[in-house]
Amino acid sequence: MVDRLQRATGKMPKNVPELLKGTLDLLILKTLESEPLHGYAIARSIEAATEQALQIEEGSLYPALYRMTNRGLLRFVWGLSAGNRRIKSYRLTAKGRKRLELETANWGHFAQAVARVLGEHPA
Amino acid sequence: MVDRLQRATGKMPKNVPELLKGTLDLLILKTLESEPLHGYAIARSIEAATEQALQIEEGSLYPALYRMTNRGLLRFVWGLSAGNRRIKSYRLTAKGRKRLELETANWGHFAQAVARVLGEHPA
DNA sequence: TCATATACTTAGATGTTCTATGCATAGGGG
DNA sequence: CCCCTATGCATAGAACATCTAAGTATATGA
Repeated sequence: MVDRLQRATGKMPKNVPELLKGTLDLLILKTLESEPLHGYAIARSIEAATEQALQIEEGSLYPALYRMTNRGLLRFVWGLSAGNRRIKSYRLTAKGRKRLELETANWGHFAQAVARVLGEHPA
Repeated sequence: MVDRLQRATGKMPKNVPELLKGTLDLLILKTLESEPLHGYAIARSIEAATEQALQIEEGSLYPALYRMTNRGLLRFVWGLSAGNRRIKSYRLTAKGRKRLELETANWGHFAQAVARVLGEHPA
């Protein structure tokens, strides 16, 4: 699916699998908005926030963290967890913060569009 | 992204790219709920319903219609459009109708979960 | 000591979507 | 009468995120 979020936002590249792809990224960005966390903690945080409705697979999570780091959305430092283990503590970069805003807006538009098709009152 | 919709529904296979994949499928199923339509018309209908917010690419649409037909969710008959062209008129099968119900529920759960992470009041 | 939870890594497969083309025709404007 | 555009469908190939599955390592509690 795709480019479903068209240029409604004007700035959408031209291709928005960003929606699919974008959702995990969005959840990660949002989770890191208020405080730095390591991968494992991010997954648990999202699962807790959704009361286990969303399950974050490690095989999806870690690659996503690499991608986002490579794209300059995140930065990490090695550290120690409460349990005394080596962790990569991730935080948002300025770029990541802007991306969070953009993707949050995109999600809103997309969800609203789907809602319209589904016949829910258009808000 | 993925299996984001976990087994919240209990019946989710185990893998729910159904979400990404599922969204286009869901939109198509919903569009065909009330009346049979041909591919081109489905795309236009969705675009109209979302005021062009969602763009349905033909390269995504037709393969999706094949997939769904092969899976027994849709059935089609050749016909003629108002413009007098050859069209494949698609309609939902009983299985497609059930799938529509399921995916509509899944979407609701997923959207709500994302909303929770985004900090919108949990409803 | 062993099982489990924590924590991260990565290779390979799967699947949807996109880009780009191609074909074909109806109808309107010039 | 010709051409251009909108209508309709089809499909190959690429791109990409995600999943499955496996591996490494260690802290902690039973």
